[in-house]
Amino acid sequence: MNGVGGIIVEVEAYHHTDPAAHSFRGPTPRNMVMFGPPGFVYVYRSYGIHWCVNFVCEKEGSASAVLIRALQPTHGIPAMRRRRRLHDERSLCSGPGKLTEALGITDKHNGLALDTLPIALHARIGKVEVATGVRIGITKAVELPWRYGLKGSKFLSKPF
DNA sequence: TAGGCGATGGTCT
DNA sequence: GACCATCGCCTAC
Repeated sequence: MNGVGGIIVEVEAYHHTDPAAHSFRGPTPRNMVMFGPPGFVYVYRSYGIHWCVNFVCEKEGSASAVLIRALQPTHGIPAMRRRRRLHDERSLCSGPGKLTEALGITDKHNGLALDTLPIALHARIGKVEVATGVRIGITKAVELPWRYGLKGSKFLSKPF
């Protein structure tokens, strides 16, 4: 992402059969991207203040997506610090609204493909241990254990 | 360290 | 007009 970025350490899954998902009630102008093919970026405004970013998954029409919740910063840390007005590296990207601010993601990135500049997504090298848990900040389907994170990471939005 | 709460505006009913 | 896939600050312990 324009020279800034990191390792994804925390995500949450959403699906059109899931009452907590934006796609649950069918397509609207806002969630349209979720109903398209996988490999695209869905950005929405959260609480009127923050941007949150999802990657559309599975097959076209399943309207499923993965919310990116936390990053371990690796590239462009000074630029991210400037955007976040922060000195603390740990809280730079430790939340969905924080990471979009640090990376400079806004609604203008909505609908972009994951392999189209300024966005690049790479496969992880090597094996990792994944922790699972219930999702954060939702009021529906709260019991589904669809939160996934890098076990023991110091850059999570919350411990598992 | 944990919990309460205000800010703030798009989206949907 | 109500609802939020949040954040950061402020208390209280």
